[in-house]
Amino acid sequence: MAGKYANVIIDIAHESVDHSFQYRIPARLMDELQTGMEVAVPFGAKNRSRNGYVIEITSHTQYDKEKIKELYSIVQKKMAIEGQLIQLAAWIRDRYGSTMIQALKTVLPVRDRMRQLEEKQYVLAVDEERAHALLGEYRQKKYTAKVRVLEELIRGRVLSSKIVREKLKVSPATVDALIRDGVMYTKTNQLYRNPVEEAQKEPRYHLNAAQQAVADKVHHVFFCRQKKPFLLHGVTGSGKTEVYVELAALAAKEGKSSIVLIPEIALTRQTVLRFYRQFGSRVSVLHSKLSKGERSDQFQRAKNGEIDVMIGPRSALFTPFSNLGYIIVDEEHETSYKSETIPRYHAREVAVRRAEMTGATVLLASATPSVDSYYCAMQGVYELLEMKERISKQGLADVSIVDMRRELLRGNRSVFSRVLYEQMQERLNKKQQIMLFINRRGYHGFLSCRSCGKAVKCPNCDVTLSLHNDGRMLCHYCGYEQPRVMSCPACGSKYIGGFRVGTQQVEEQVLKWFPAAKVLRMDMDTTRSKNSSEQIVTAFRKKEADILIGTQMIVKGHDFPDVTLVGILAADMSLQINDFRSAERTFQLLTQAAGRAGRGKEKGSVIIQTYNPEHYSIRLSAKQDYEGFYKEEMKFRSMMRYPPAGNVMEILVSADTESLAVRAGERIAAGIRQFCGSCLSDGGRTPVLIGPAPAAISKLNNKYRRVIYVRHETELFLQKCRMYLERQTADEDVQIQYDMTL
DNA sequence: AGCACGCCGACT
DNA sequence: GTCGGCGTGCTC
Repeated sequence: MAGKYANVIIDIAHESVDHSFQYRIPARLMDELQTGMEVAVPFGAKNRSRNGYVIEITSHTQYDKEKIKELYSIVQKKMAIEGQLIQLAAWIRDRYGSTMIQALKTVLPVRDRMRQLEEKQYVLAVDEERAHALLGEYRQKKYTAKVRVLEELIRGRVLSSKIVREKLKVSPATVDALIRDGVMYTKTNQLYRNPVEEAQKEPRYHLNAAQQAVADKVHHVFFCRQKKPFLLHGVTGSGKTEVYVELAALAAKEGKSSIVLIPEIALTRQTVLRFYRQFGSRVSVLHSKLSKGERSDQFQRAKNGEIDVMIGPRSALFTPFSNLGYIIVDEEHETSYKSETIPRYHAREVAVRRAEMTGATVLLASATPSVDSYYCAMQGVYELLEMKERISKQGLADVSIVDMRRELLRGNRSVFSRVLYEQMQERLNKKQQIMLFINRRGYHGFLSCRSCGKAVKCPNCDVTLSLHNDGRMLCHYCGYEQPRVMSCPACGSKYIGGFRVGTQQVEEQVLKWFPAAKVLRMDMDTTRSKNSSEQIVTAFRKKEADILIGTQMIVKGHDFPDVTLVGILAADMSLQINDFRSAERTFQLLTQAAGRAGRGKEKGSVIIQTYNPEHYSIRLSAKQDYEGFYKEEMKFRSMMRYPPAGNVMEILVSADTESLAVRAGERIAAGIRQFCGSCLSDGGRTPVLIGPAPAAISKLNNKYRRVIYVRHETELFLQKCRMYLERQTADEDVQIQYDMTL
């Protein structure tokens, strides 16, 4: 079983990751050698010894066996940080299905732009007179490359090596010659750019009893090698960020660094400032607006031990800290922690894995934990911690549910219910602020009844049927299909249709009904340019507007003390997505949105408008009853064997023609049945195969797409099944993507 | 990064 | 022809 060949990348710092070299493993090192270790190998014509990292150990090779050399030795048995990250990449490859290269590219920082920063500059080493004399000489001898360099050098005295390489197209050979001739010398200077501006350091914030209790409990196990991840369930406004700051500070005191993961949309200046006040320049932030070079600067600083805390979205998980203390995942239920590109890893799982490998402590935290994490806590895999009180002692807002079906019966066809209209009027009179939240998740392509609130569902799968342009209604889980209905199958009403409410329409309505109100709108259209979302948020906080209208993005992390009314329009929209997590998403969104109200001195109120007032996710979010919701939701998940009660693997097949995709789908389904047949004897637990069926987006970029779902009790089964299929299916005309974490 | 190889102009 | 600068591509 043990492989005979080691794939090695030579010098990660300079080499691009997709080029690895194979070496034969000498018998004496066979048992010792592991993925991630640093090795010395013969390289190049003269077999000069070079160091590299083993990224993979295999038993076969495509390369000419005659030309494969034997590796010299293991340089370091103890894993350097690169080694740890390579091991993590190997785990990601096995867990989620991708090539080692793809996994490595997500784990190792890209270095190309980094180079030019720490790269050499060339400085003119002779006086002007001599330089001109040399220039004449070179011109005469037609040393064209040297002439180009010298001309530039005379003009500016210094020249970056990037310009020499890329603009002047001069090879290293010429550069060496110029240096040898004493015309110029090299200078290397490293510049780091710190993306966080200087802020005033402030004395440590004092934690309240609940916060202190959580911090103590977590930090108590800090030095234990094996420990459970913690799940912190803390209501909105309970002050979780202060706990993170405290923990990171405690870790720093022990010389350990921490990673704080934050969903991109919640990465606001306020959050960063709280860390900045504690850690000053020893904190760093990654965000989407950083260039590749700036990113890798920050990783370099982390590696050099210059920072204690790295804050950022899921990619911050791969910060090369060699002395990791905490990995904190804020808003752990957020969907942005799931990567949408291969490898489709989930940051929550990778965080737990990296912590296991390095002895770090994981803290997952949310006001509305994911059902998956809460399930782990209930099973005793995670340790549950709670903070049930808001810091302000204000108490949670009053939440009322408005049944929009009754509004319709009474002839109110506007987007506002009468209660919401009245309350808005009242707050405007009192000069208090209002937020209107439009739930736009999954507004597309389903039919729902405006009389009874029911959406048209699949009889087999309990998910909403998607409406296609050709008038068919399809289930993307099992392939069930029926023609479009013209009246509601549940109550017979003709008021049935696709539902669309946009922020723009709401803005128009607000201006129509409240012409005096100052309104800000925050959605994809108004936040396209840089910093515009920050500007809108700041303007609203400064009370430059009375009403803020927006989608998901207004509910995350922002703290507006003067908001006393939150209106949630079309609360059930996200219930209708054809996804088994739709109830969970709805509960989370509503609870988070409701949490925005009454964070200042005044008690807040929240109005939820819905066509499904009796649905448990809406009813229980109004009561802010997480445990109640969890119990209801787990009943559904257990019954349907959806995660976390079971495991699902999604296989997406895409090809240029429909018939190609269909055939590939059938081939894979056959492969799965074959695999299942071969291991049915081992436990008796039967896997379930669903599909192949057209994917939710059945044609994308001119590729036809089909999906297959495989369900089984254990993750391991699905992983083995995937590996079996990966070996079976090698077809260049068909792309196959696996998703292990639905 | 460092070496080999092949191309091309200058000079003998 | 030959020499040396110059650019390119490869290293398991």
